[in-house]
Amino acid sequence: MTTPPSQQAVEACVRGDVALSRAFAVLGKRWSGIVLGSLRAGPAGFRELSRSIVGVSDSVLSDRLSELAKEGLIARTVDPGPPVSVSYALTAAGTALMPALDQLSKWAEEHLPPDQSC
Amino acid sequence: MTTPPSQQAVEACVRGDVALSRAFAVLGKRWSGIVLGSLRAGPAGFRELSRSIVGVSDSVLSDRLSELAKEGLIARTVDPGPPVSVSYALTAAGTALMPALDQLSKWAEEHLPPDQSC
DNA sequence: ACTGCTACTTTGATTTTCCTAGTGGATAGG
DNA sequence: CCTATCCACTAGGAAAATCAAAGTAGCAGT
Repeated sequence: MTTPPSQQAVEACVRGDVALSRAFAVLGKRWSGIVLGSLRAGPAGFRELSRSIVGVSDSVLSDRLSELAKEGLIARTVDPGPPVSVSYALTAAGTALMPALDQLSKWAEEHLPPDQSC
Repeated sequence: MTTPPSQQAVEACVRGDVALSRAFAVLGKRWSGIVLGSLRAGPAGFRELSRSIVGVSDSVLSDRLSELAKEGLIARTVDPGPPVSVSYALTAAGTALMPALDQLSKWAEEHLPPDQSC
């Protein structure tokens, strides 16, 4: 094989639902969905996100942010104040995902485990 | 350490949306969403799932199936024919997730990358 | 000068996910 | 009977993702 497509990326054609696979190629990564959800409340800086999303490490947050930006779901804006400040915000595509996230969230409340970590 | 809570499981309290974190504690794992989506078409056996979900390995499929069963999203039914046949189906909680999956799928079609793996 | 802030990147360990191969039972063909 | 194939998994070990902690670099306050 000339160029092994990296089985990670190939989520591929599932019976009945190709689009869903593509959705999960993005949302199936560990923190992506939660990052997007956090951004729903409005734009935020790196440190702010890192603090509000409790269990994530800086390195992974950084990765996710880059990926989501590359996918066009969030936008990275730099304001060189001088006190350089970076802010991340949802793009149109990112915002379009919010209804689905709402539904997910509603489902979790109704059908998910009796869990008391918070 | 007596019982390390396994940082994986602790997705924790995010600003504005705890429920979403719980949803992604399930759906954020690599194949969970797609497995559930495949089951939407109706009950299926292990081999059938393994074939229809293209990139997944038996061992991971087995893991996901067990996890989803433990979470109560799918049910495992064994029919000892003699030709023992196992079938997995969505439970009520699992079925309740379908609308959200539909929305996700619709979103992916409209807003996701120009991708031509299929 | 020194401490603290934001925004990341680097390092090396830990965990998860992956691929390959194998088990045991059953049905099918020769 | 013997081999061959299918089903439903499990086992082993390697590869990738994630983790926590520390480091880099610019700027602000004391």
